[in-house]
Amino acid sequence: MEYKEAKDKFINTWGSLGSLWGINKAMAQIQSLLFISTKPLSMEEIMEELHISRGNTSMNIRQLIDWGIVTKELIPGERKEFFTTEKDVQELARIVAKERSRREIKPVIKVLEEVSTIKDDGTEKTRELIKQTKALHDLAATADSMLNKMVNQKQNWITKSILKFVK
Amino acid sequence: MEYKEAKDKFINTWGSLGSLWGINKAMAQIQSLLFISTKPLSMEEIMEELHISRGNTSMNIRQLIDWGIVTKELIPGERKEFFTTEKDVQELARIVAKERSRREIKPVIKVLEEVSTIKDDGTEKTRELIKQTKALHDLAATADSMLNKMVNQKQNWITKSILKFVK
DNA sequence: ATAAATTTTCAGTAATTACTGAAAATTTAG
DNA sequence: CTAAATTTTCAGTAATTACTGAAAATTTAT
Repeated sequence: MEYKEAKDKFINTWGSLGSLWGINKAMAQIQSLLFISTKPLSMEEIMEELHISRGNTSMNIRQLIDWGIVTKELIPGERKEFFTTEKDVQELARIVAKERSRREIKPVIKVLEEVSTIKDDGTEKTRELIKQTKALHDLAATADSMLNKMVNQKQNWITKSILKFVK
Repeated sequence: MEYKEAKDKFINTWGSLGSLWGINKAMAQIQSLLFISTKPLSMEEIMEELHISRGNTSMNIRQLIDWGIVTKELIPGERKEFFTTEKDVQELARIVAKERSRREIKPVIKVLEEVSTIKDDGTEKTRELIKQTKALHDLAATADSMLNKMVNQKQNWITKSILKFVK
């Protein structure tokens, strides 16, 4: 497999995985492109490379900046803006986990909390609702907390002792 | 908050979280409904409760069965089919993690493997592609393996020592 | 076997989400 | 300042995804 093919394959596959980390395709592809680029890229270069419109590029870059994954790079003597992405996978994972937690998981946990603390009127169905949402709440809260803690261990959290620990 | 309101809130919130575990809204809502039901439900009951069509209900139940989250329940003397979902959150988490891994993460890891092992032609861009996809591959592979292992610890993996361990 | 009950399928439609492209806004250079 | 370069916005459109409803298929009872 040659460079070009490998590159396209990477961008497409990683891009399609966007759903897994909760962002859209174009966004994921722009990030992918920057991730394997050896230098900052301009909007022009990005739209050409991915065959997407100027508007689309602009909107998605902004979102990536909101996420804290991409940053503007000022290049002396250049009028255009250039962009780079966080290159360290660990740090990337940290940011993504944190954002998803904040945007999606935390709000759900809050609702589970609310629902699981309604007044027990003694009926079977209310009891079941309380019991099950409480169980989900505990699972979600603990998983969320774990995820954040793991991903915050700046030093190669993943390669070291945890794996050993979970057997 | 009364039972009805709490129930609807739960079904909607949990349903909208479907995207997070990679299934669509109707599917997530059906599962939610079964999850807090005190008895198996028929297709009829599900479609009425959620205001969705017969076809939609049928298709999504099938998918839930494919995922291994919902099972048909035969009720003596009843002609209709009834359905239940796995009620244990731990087990539910195990199934979901395993399925997502199989359907989405594993295939991506495979591509990352392929891309990161192309021949190094010595150019800077090829080197960068190899370096970065290798890093992603390692991250994804390790995270996937961890997730599966954690979730496979049948005994309350989450509430016990891991949290303590990760500080 | 026949027929009623029930489920599945799927073509058509609706709803949602993503994308384009050009006009408007902003920035930069002279 | 003016004008060129660049970016942003957003109404309109395209693409994707989800849903309906009725016909076809299947199951069950007699």
